[in-house]
Formats: sequence, C-alpha cells, structure tokens
Amino acid sequence: MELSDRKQKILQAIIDEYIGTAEPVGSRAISKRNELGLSSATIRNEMADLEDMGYLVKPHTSAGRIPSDSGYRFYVNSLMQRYQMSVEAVEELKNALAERVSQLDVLIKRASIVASTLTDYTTVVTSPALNRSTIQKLDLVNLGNGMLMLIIVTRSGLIKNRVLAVDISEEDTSRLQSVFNERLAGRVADEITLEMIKEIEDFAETELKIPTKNVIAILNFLYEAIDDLDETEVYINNAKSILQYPEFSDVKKAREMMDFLENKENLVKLIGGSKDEITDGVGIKIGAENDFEALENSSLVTVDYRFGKRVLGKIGVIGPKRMNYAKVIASLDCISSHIDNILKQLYDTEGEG
Amino acid sequence: MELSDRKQKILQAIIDEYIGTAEPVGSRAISKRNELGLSSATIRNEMADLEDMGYLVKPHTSAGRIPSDSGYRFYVNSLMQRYQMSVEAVEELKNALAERVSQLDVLIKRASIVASTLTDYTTVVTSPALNRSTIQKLDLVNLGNGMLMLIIVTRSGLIKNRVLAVDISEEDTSRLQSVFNERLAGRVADEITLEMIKEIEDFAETELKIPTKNVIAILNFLYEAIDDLDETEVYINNAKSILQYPEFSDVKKAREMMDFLENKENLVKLIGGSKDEITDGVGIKIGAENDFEALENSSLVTVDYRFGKRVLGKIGVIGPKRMNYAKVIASLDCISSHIDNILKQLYDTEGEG
DNA sequence: GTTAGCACTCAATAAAGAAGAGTGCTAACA
DNA sequence: TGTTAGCACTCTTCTTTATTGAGTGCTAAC
Repeated sequence: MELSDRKQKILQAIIDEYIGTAEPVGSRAISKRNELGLSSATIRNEMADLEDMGYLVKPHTSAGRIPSDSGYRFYVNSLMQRYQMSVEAVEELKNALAERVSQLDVLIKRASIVASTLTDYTTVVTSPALNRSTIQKLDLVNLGNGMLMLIIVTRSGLIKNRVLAVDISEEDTSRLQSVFNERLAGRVADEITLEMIKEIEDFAETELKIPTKNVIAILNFLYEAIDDLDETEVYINNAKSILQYPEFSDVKKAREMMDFLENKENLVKLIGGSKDEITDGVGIKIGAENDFEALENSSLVTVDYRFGKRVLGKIGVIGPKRMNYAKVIASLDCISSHIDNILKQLYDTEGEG
Repeated sequence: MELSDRKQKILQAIIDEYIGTAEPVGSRAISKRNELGLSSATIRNEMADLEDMGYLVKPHTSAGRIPSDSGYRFYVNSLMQRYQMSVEAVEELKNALAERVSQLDVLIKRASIVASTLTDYTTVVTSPALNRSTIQKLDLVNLGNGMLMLIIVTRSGLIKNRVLAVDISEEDTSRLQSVFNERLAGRVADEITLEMIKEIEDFAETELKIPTKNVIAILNFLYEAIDDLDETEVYINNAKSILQYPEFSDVKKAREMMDFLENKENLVKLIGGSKDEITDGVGIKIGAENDFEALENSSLVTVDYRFGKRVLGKIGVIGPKRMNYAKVIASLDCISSHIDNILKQLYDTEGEG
C-alpha cells in the first residue's frame, strides 16, 4: 500500500524530531511545528494508520510514537533530505586526510578518525585483505644486530613489513632477496604455496649454502608474512562515543556494545556482510537488519573505498538507530571519494592487483 | 603515632573486605570473620579510632567505613600480603609475551595486553622516547612505485620505519644511504641538528647531483623522522574494563574517565610523573596522589621495563582505588622481568644507548 | 475530511512510611 | 581496664501510595 503524501510528510516529521530528541514524539509536537497546518487530532489519526502499517511503534499506550526499523528504512530510502557539507568542512576533511600520508594504512586510519570526528559516532574501517594482490617486490633488509626486515610491496602500492631476529650476512641477505623476487614477484599472494616456499628453502640451502637453521627461520617467517596478507585488519575508532547517547545510558548496554566492538571477527563479519546499497558504495543496515543482537538498536552505514576500480575495503559508522543518516552518508561519501583522489595522486596509476 | 597491632589487623581486614565488595564495611562484618575474636562493639571502638587517625572514612553516619587514601597507602606500604602468582599463570604469561616477538614495540604492546588480561584493569604503556638513543644505522629502501622507506635502527635494537612517496633511482638511494650513515650513524638522536641535515642536503645536491626537489623532500622526511624519535608513544588497553566496576556505574563518570584516558598528554604526564616506588621499579599512586581530578577515585600502579640497566618505559595499570594491589604488583613485576629476559635474548647484549 | 473535547492509560515524579544496616554511647562484667 | 551487651539514634534504601502530565483513542460536531 502506498503512503499518501501527507502520511509521508508526517512520518518524516516524526523521524526528524525523534532523531533530534531521542524521545517518543506525540501528535501535538508535530502539529505545533505548523508545517502541515493540521490539528493534533488529525495527526493522531494518521499516526494510528502509520502504526498499523508498521512504520511507527508505541513504547506504551500513553507515550508518543517512535520509528520502527521499517520506518527508518522508508525514511532512508525515500524521505531523507540530502545533507550538504559546508565548503569549510570539506576543505578541513581534505587537509586532515592528506596530511603527510604515504601509506594506505595510515590513510585509512586517518579516514576513520576523520569520520568519527565528523559524525561523533564510532567508526570501523577494514584494511584490504591482500590475498588477491599481486606481489610486486620483496625486500630483505639486514638491520644489523641480528635483525632482518622483510618488506612486501604489492602492485597497488601497499606495504607490509616485519622484523625477524636472525643472524645472516649482508651477502646472504641480498642473495636471498634475489631468489625471493625471482620466484615470487609478480605472483598473486594466494597462489603462493607451501611447496614453492619449500623449493626456495632447498635452493637456498643447497645452492646458496646458507645455513639450514637460518633458512628455515627466514622462510617460515616469509610464509607467515604472506599468509598474513589475507588477514583483513580492522581498526576501530571512538568507541567511547556511544557513552554520550541516551540509548546507552545503562552501563550494561554500553558494556555489551563495547564487548561486541572489541571482537574483531564480529566486525569483519558485520562490515563485510554489508551489501544493502542505496547509492554508489554506500550501504545502510538498520537495527535488526544487522544480524547481531548487540546491534538491535544501532545502525551501520558503510562506504567502500577504492583504488581505481578495485574495492579495497570499507569504512563504517556505527551509531544509534536514530542517527543522522544524511550527515553520515554525506561524510562517508566525501571521505571515500577523497581517498580515491589521494591514492591516485600517490600512485598516479590506475591500480588493479 | 604508631598503630597497635590490633588496629593494623582490623584496618587490613576492612580494606581486604572492601576491595572484595566495594561496599562500606561495618563492625559486625569484621567481627564475624572471627579472625580476631573480638565483638563488634570492640571493633567499633577501634574503627572510631582509625577514623580519627584518618585511615577510614564514613560515607554517612549509619554506613560502614571505607578506606581513605591514607588508609590505602598504609595498607600498600605495610599491610598487604605478597601475591604469589601460580606457576601456570607465569608460564602462560611468558608464552604470551614471547610469541613471535621481534621488535620492542610489538613486545610492549603485547605486554600491555597481557597485563590487562591478567588484572582486568586498564593498562597504559609508554614506548621509549628515543631522543637519547644512539642511532646505529639508517637504511633507505627503494620500494619501487616511487616509494622510499626509511628505517632507523638504534643501538638498543629499536626500529622505526616510515615511507615517503618520492621518485629516486636505486643508485641515488644507496648513495644517499651511505651519506646518511657516514654522517649520522653513531650519533645520539638529540644532537642531530638541522644544520647537519642542511649540510647533507648541500652535499647531496652538489656532490651527488641528486635533483634538488627530491633531496629536499627526503631530508625533510629524515629530519621529521629523527625529530619524531623523542615522541613518547602511548598505548592504552582495555579502557572499557572500567565499565564493569561499580565505581563507574554512572555513565557520566565512565565518560569522564574515558575522555581522560583518550588524551595522550594526560597519560604521558601521569605515567611519566610516577615516582612513588615501593620496590624496584614499582610505583603506586593512590587517588588524589595522582594529580588529576579524573583519577580521584582511581589508583595507578606502574612498573619500569628496562633493557639492561637503562629504563626504557613504563607499564601502568589504572583501576579503582580498591584494586587488588598485590595481584597487580605481582603481575607487573613479573611482566617487567620477563620483558628484560626477552630483550636480552633478542639482542643478547647489555644495551645502553 | 477535519477538529474540539473528553475520558482513559500509563510512565514518571514525589511524598510518606517501613525496614535495615550501622553507629555511638552507656553500663555492666571479668 | 579492656571488653562487650544493649539500646537509642541516624540515615540510606526499599516499598507503597498519590499525584501529575503527556499522550492516546474515540465521539460528536463542524
């Protein structure tokens, strides 16, 4: 059944009001806004209809109405006004993002901070899993003191590095590096098998005559590092922001939420599974639409960020269901497109891999 | 005035009880413990004395007593029983700390996690400021794609790395690296001046004929990196744990605490200023002894961690004043000494610099 | 179709009373 | 003289009972 124009206006007014106050809104409050020129009694009738249709809910008989999940859904899909970010805000955002950025993971951490500052909600970002990335180059750097750094550079310019304690000569280091690159560079991380590693191991021992003990240590290390590339990393920001919303004025609820947010697997599942797009790259999940009990009263807005055409990861904002969707969407959208720009500038090539 | 043996026992009993329950403890509760064989009336008299002496406080007339800051102080200094960690706990701790550790900052982040898991309180660790460290080696690694990684290794084996977007040839990279090492290796970070950097800049331009634009970018970057070495980094862990203690059942208080914990400067000041040692490296600050209003009802226990003889940083536990001091101290102590061991193993040299 | 009016509901607030934990003091006891 | 039983007193906490007020739903009139 279609919603009459008037019903839509009333629903919108109610949700707008509720987003601002977090209090059930009554017929009189809407009537007094004087946008519709209707008496509270009329509004009341319409509200009763909207309730029957499932868009509104009453906490109890003598309270006003609050939006149901479907109410929010309708609002988000059809009613919501576009939020226009101020020129200054965009400028500030741009600067905050671009400042001294050299690596993708720095950039997306920054993006997460910017998003949470802008919206005052908790943000979650996932860094790209690199298992489908092409390895461009492997560097082995002998740091002295028996420390060896391994650096993996992917074609899209992502860099991972880690350090191993092992004693190896400068010469062996560079020979090993050459072998690594000969055999692994240009390959997709996923297709590198334990066997290939074993082959390198044999080669290094028999041909290069590097001591077995070291070879084993280093190649284990290499394998682990490559294996780790398919770990999606998750950063969370401003979790404490939930404490400021009346939805979490009960410490117990706040704790549950924090516990949920702490669990990386939850977050990966949550953000990864978010597909309910409304416009390019922006997805919204309202309340129970997220398949987690802990988020019953929260909503999640996500946006993809890309490098060229390839989706690298997502930025998500988690807040109460009555969040300012328009603003959140606008902010994320803006951040996402700026990430795109910055990455293009940084690597000035359209990247795939 | 000296506390009689009996008063001490009573004080201890009260504090032990309060630590467990967070409720004001009455004379009858102590009497019933039957450790002292005294009636509640007698205890009552003693408690009145203890209150006069400032060790106890009454929330109101008809409530039991709770320890004052001085009460806790006396407890911590003289009364508290040593906590003996179980062999398994120590073993577990050891494993958790040592697992795949190659770098100091990984280790201390790990230590922070272990400490908060063990104690269920919030932990804060400071990573060493390296401004007094000797730079052992500088590595420049050309990552391709117009990316350059700078790695700084200190004599104590600490590693910092960062990436800059700049186009430079392999050859120039290695020549630049040589210059860096010739001129800067062996120096203490603090004594590297802008002028020295400028000299390198000139040399690189005129002698090595590296394009001005690149030289400027790279040397700015180098200077920033060295400058950054004196930034103490702070990691915080398990902040949400405060939500489980009745002391923070009021969301407003929890929020204040979180706000405080979020501010890095606060933490550096807090942890850095902690000097009130009770035993080697362990410091305790109770309530108002911390010069921060936000910590009025919290205590801080810190422990140094060292590399050889040099103190690198601190690990701190923040919890309610009625925290389990004995356990916290034992845990931190244990962690600290294991860090020492691991570092020795890792770098197997007594480090200074 | 709209609206004024009114009875009704129910949470939230306030006020009053009861219960209970704990104290401080006094007087008796060993 | 130190210890303890006993009791009046205090003050919080819990429970109960009213009171208020926001908001609804329905009816009847415009």
